[in-house]
Amino acid sequence: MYNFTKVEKKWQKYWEENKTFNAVNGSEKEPYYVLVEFPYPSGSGLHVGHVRSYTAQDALARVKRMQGYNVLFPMGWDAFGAPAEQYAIANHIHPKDAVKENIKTFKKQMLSLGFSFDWDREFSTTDPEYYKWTQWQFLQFYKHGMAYKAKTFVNWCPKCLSVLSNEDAAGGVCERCGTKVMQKEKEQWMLRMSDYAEDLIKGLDDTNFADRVKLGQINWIGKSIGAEVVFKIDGSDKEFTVFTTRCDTLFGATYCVLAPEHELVDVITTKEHKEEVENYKQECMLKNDLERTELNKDKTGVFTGAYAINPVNGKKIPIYISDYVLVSYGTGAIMAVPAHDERDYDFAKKYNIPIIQVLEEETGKPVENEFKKDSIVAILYDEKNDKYLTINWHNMGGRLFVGGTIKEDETALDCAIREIKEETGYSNIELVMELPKINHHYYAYNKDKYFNIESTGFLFKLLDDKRECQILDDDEEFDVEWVDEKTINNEVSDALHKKTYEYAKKPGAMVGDGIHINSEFLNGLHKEEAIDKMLEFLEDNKCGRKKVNYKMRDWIFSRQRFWGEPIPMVYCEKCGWQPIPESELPLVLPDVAEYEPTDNGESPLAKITDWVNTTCPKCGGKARRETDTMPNWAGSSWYFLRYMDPHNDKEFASMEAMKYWKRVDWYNGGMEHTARHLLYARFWVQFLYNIGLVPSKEMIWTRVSHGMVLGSDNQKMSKSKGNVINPDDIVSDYGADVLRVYEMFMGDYTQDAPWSTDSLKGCKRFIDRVYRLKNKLNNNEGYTSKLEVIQNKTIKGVTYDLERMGYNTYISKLMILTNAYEEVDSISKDDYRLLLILLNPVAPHITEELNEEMGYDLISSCSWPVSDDSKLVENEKEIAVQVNGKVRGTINIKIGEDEDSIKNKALSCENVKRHLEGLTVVKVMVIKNKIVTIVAK
RNA sequence: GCCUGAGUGGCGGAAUAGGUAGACGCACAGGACUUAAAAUCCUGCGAGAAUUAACCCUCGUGUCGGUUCAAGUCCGACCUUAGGCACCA
Repeated sequence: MYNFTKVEKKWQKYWEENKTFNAVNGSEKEPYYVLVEFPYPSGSGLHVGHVRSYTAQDALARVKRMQGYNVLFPMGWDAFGAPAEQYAIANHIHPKDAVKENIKTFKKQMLSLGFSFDWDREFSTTDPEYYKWTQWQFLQFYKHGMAYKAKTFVNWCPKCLSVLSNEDAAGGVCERCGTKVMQKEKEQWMLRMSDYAEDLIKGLDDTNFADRVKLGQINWIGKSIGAEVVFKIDGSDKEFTVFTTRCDTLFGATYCVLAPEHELVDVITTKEHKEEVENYKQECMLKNDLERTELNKDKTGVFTGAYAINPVNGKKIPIYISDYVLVSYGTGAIMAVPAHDERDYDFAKKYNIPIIQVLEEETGKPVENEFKKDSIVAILYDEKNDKYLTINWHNMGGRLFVGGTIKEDETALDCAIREIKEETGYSNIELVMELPKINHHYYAYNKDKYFNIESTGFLFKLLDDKRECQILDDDEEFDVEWVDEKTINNEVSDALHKKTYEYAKKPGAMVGDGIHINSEFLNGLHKEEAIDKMLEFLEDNKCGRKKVNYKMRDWIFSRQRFWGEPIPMVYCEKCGWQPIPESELPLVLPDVAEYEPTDNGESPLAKITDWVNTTCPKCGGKARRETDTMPNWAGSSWYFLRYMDPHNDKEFASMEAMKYWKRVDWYNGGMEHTARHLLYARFWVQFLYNIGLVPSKEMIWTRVSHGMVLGSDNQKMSKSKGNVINPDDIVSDYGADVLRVYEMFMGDYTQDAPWSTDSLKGCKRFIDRVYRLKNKLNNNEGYTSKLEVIQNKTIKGVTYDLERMGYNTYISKLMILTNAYEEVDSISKDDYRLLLILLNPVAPHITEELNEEMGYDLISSCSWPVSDDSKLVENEKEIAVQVNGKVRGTINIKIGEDEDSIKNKALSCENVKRHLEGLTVVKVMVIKNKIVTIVAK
């Protein structure tokens, strides 16, 4: 066929030498910034997954250039981080050198794939010229009070003497040695990211991120609007505050819980409970976070002996401590409402604490002039046969459980027992449990009245099947039937009975909306109204107020590692923490001989006394440098700004450059980064904006995320599974163009897709077919008229596809165009060139080569075709004819043909006539240019 | 447990606004070319019943219900699966 290796090398060299794809700052053209996450240059080289997202963004960049934009499409390296450090420890190679090697490999691989990066803007986060500005920005955080030191707990492996990330401590054991992970207190640098919680939510309105990306961030920030409520302690002048999102359920609070670490615990615990409380606290301290959260399905806790006073009704309720309440969230204390909170329900059940229902679920639809009454629904279960007792009313109401109205002087339970006996004759039964009350609206056919009932549900167990005579009213005609679960699910349709059954099957808290009961001034209100009213009450009585809480906490910015940006701070005994002068930046990472952390978990930098010991910038006295380094996220939080002005040695980027490029128009990366990385980056930018250093508060416009390339076994690629595909092998066996086309064609770009070498071969065939078309060239000018409709359709379709990341359909449309070219006798050069231009974004080498062979100017400097819509107007169309919803034939119509004529055509269609035999046509509808549908009886 | 996706032939996947489900590709089968193979080209290809054949008919987009003249698409409940988060009061 052709020597793809030679052709690809030729064009790659051409692009490199001519700097074809370099962006120009300040150009007259409209700017367009295409960004793809820069890789971590690992030792294993480029992954076929990288190829997928880089090709996608490359295609976008190439199209935008042809559409006349000044496109910025940069690439660089996110090279600080743990893997390089691990590698250094194992092999005694300086991470700097290992990273340099890896970058070389990565770059070579990227060049071999023909990506149109502007290589003049390349940098690595590990370059001192780059991290100088990362450090400088940290100093701005510090100077604006946004960076502070605080004690936090870290995962600590006592054997490796090392701090572990949550990832490395998964399952509560050290990933490397299997030792149980401990919690160790450590002073760390923090950034006040929680101050930006609200702005980070609001800012999303000024972005075009995919909805699921926005949602992911909103969930991470975890805003909840609630109330703080103050509880006084019985017989003491002490009080504590709880945070709740459900202050409307305050009347249902039957106990309170303090986190074991809560400062009040020691103060309020009574003598009798001291020992128990102390033991429990000790127990909790031993557990790490993971155990306290993950493994704690079964709730534990102890009573302190103290009571709190519920501010709404003055009731005394016990105070417990339990580790299901976290000291770090809210106020570290909660009011517990077991009827309406799952966790509280579990705890109350275990410790036999009363459960008070204050909300009734509402079923049915309320209407005016309803009659009120109280009633029951009783479910009788026969354990032996695993069946439930139902009453089949047939046409008079379908299948129901036993139900009835409570008489005067009768309890709900008595009523249930009586109704079962009267209606079904069973009397030897035992109560299993009473179910939550339900507020139900319905219409009674036999009485022609609307009712609003408060229904109490009961679950009974059948003891033996002894049956007495039923006592029935005259109008009661039904069958008593024992049925299984499946029948109930399919046949019991009444909302009240269905809900009652649900409660019986899954006992637990009712957490949804409903109508308040047992709540004095809230009775009859729904959740939202009740929350407002309760807030009013709390504020009027000075025992609470509205309060917003966020899950998102401050950013822990220290890492006890060597391979990261040194934090530019020194500690002086006299002056405390001091920033180093900006003129001393970059604070260069020194060379060390050993990369292992110290025995007490400090970064290896702590061992370099020459470097650590310094002078205080304020008083000139003895001082020590911070030996922790920054997290990997630091360098990647602003790299997209640096690309706008990568060689600036006066600023991290000039305002002029940033104002020209405005923003990242299109950012692509992995789904796993859409929450954290993007939030850190947005926080960073918002901070810089607030101190006047960047032109806008949000600098990233569209964010999409790509799916993974899985192994052919549908599993993640990994060495151990032996399913890894090396892009180098594919490039040398099939060529970069084929690999690029295949990765775009393999499936929906946002979804994971498995590798298939067979499909890859199919794409090779496609490229070969495109190549062979050159043998069909004729000497005609312009487009072949027979092809014009499909050509314009294709231009329109692929342009649309590329704008919405529909790469797989983009390729398929070009395959269809190629098929059409193959079907005609010969094609013109213009026909051929059109196909080459349209295919160029994904297969740039072969298309550029074939285009050159025909003697045309470079595709990279031509403009993207625009469809001539006038060529798309069809005058005839085949549409379907439906009879009663089923397609029974097709007819040809003229565009704009009048309805009557179309109707006649449809009705005279042979097969349609056959299907209308013996039926009367009720209606014939013509849906313009789409379908004719006939309804007949 | 919660959040977010996804579920369509043997496989990857199409179906822009509810309007002829299965585009495009792979695999497979038959045929042409060839001494032969590869490559290439042609034909077929959701399941089923029936038929010389064509038309045609029934079923069919995870399951069960609903809305509609019409549902892969909208609504409700559920199942399976992938990813994220972990008792967030």
